[in-house]
Amino acid sequence: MAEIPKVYESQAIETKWYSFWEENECFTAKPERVSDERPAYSIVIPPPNVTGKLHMGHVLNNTIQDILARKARMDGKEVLWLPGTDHAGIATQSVVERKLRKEGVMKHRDDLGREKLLEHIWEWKEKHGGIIIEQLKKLGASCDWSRLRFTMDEGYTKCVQRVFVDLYKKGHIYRGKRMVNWCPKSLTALSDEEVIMKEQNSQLYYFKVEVVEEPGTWLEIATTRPETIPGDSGFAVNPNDPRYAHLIGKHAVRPLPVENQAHLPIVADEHIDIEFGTGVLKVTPAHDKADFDIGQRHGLEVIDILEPDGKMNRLAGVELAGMDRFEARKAAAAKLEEMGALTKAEDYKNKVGFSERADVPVEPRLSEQWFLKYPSQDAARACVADGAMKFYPERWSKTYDYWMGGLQDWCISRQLWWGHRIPVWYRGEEIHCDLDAPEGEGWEQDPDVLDTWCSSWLWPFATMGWPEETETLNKFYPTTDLVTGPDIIFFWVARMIMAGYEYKGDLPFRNVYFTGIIRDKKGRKMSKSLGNSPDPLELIAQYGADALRFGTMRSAPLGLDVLFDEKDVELGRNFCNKLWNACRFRQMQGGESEGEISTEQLTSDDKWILRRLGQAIDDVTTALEAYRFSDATAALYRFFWSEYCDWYIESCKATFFGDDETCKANVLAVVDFVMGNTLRLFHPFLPFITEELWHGLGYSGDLPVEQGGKTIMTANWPKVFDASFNELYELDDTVDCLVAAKHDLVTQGRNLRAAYNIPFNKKIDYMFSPGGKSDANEVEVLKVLLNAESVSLDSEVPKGTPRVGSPFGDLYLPLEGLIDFDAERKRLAKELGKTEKEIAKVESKLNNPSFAERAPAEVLDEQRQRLAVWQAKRGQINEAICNLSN
RNA sequence: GCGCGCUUAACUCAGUGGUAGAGUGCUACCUUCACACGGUAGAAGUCGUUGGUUCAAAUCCAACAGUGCGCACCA
Repeated sequence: MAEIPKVYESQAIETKWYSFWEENECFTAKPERVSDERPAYSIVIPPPNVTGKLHMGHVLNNTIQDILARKARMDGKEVLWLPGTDHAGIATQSVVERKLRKEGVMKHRDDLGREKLLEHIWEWKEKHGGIIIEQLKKLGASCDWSRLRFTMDEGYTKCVQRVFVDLYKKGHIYRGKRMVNWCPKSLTALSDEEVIMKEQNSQLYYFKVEVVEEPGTWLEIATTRPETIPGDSGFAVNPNDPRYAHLIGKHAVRPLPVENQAHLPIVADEHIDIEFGTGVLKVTPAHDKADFDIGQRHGLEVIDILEPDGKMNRLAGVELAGMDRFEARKAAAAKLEEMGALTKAEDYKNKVGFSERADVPVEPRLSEQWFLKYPSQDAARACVADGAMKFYPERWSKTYDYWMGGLQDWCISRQLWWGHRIPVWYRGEEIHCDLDAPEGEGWEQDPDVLDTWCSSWLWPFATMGWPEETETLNKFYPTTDLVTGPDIIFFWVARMIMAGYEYKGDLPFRNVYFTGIIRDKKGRKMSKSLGNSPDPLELIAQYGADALRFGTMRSAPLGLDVLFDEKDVELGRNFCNKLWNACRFRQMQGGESEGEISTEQLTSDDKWILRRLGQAIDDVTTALEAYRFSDATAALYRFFWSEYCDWYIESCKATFFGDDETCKANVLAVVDFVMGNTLRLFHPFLPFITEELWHGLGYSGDLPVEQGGKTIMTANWPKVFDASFNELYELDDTVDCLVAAKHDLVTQGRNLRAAYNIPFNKKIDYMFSPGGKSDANEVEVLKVLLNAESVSLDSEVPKGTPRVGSPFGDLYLPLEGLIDFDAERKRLAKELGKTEKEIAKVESKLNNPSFAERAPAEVLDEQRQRLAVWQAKRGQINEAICNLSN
């Protein structure tokens, strides 16, 4: 391997290895390889919108999936990570329509017509649809690209139609005239889930109407929508409201439109809240869901006063007709005031439903649409409740259950062109629902398309070749994990579960991991308008994909939103650089290590780092099994930086800078063993740099292909050390204690140096008196760790020499007759204070009789030991103080 | 209104009953032969508030406060 440069340069390395992986088909899933020994692992990507560009949410989501997939490969599983994109009905059609309007190609979609517009959208899709896929590759995503799917692929479209026809024939799909959420901007119906309730600062208008049968008696009514008065067809009060009981059955005069002041019935309905406003409701069946229901109950007329685009029609009266609904609201209020009917108007906060995509208030509107009564509800609800499917974090299962318990029929038709056309044909009164157009003349296909989610809910099996019984389906369905955001738990997750049961008779995935939502560091949602959404590709270019992945994972704990800060990516970059340089250091110590690790040659530090490695393997493996990615990165960070680099490499220098070649070779063997394992532990998180180093350090060289000989991707995931391994290398907790004591002593020794303001680069002499047996190597290690000129063992220690101690031994800092007695006294006094405090704490506990009586023996023991340790320390400090004064 | 979260160092978060932790940031010192994208040391916390259970509470329970999200809504 060529000499490794000082700073890790990510770009060239990332490109190189990604092509290598693709060329060698490292991501390709082969169902025929699945066996008892080689179980299947599968995951389907939440298909990003085909219009999409990579954002931080994708980074979070796909990094997690990639980690899971890469880890599964290293576990020896046959992995399918199935990628694809979503046609995203409204979103895509509006993007392309906007572009066409901007280019002057059309003003309105009708200018082009269905066929031409679809041609434009397809053209646009072919041109831009691959962008996000290329971006995912930059991130390192190990999807099986040979299986890339699109929700409007020919085969996929067939699946969607087949399901429609099937559900229609089973009676789950029906057509009806219902109140739906209508988007006046997109000019289409929406599902309830596509409506976002937003709080608005509105006005509550109070106006009065005269009772026909009792002239001079007036009813006062509160409304936020005076413009809908022309659409009123009744007034409603609560039957138990004594104020109005005598008026029920009578009539009142509708004030607008002025040319048509109809007499409307006053009806009694339980729905009316006596407390709200005046207790009288104006009933507008055409423009409010609740009012529609009231109207139905009392046989009230439905008067539609709005055009589809939200403008008032002629039924609204001459004065309002043609106005936009918001303009009309003001005009209607002004008219009421002019008539003297407006009694007051007050500021009022209410919640209004907005169209998710177009971000305008939706209109409840009576219209003929297709609806779906969800199939397989019970099985879908039960599988989460009984634990067959697991949600991470678990609490989302409650949200899911709640929603599943109150399912409303799903409005699935959309008045759009981009999407799956509804497979229904009409001829007069005849209706034909099937995959193909019926024979004969005069049939017209339903003009509407299906809600986008009508195709995505089939994703887990439609992407695998359903309805054919493909090898892929047999081996990879149900999928193992799904990784997605909790914001689409109803839109997508719940519906996939129902579809899975209905069409595969089984759940679509076993585990669902819900990511947090990515926010900026101030906790705000990322959005284009705030400009707080960084471009992941720029971050990759600047810091590297591994850095972005690591930084994101490190700050994304399970169950919490992610506060993204570019600092995290910088930290990831620094971490990669540290890893790079640790390997560079290894390389500088000479060629490949030969032979096995020799037990006799192992130093305490060697054993210690092996113990720590064992712990790290355990920690990372456990964290990944529990989908705790931030814990896994934290464990890796701690092990590699704080333990391996800060302590082990430093202590190795005692050997590397010495001249015992046998020792050196053995330490190199340990280093290679540890690094080989470390790189593998890192690989799912940092795929690029680990692959480069795996080859650079020659670890791939002597391994069979299936164990990492060709790529670290197929190297075995490190196993937690078993008993025979621990026995062979004499790994047990005595070594932990010994080295912990050593490190403690070193830290105290460095502290002494700092306390006496001796710069770290100045080599000084320490004296050491071992606490137990100690060999030359240990002393040499102390010397390196303390950056000492010498560590002498047998010198006479002058009186008052600053001293620190741990079970490893005592360490003195001789100051060549220049002992600053005052400074040392001060330092010792401070130490003594701390110690006294601890002793007091433990003593008070132990002196409490109920504690002594009731606490378990091991807790008592522990406390007694603590006391003893602190008391010993106090003794030493006191002795030192004594020495100073003599 | 109902439900679900969160509240621990300046910041972001770990911490399921027994010694308050990490990373970042901060302060001081250091270009020492892997790394200044680095090293060493240090300072820094009434664990939201109040009560309760317990020998012992950041941890369990209750109430409250603040904050975020979801669902349902009163026009």
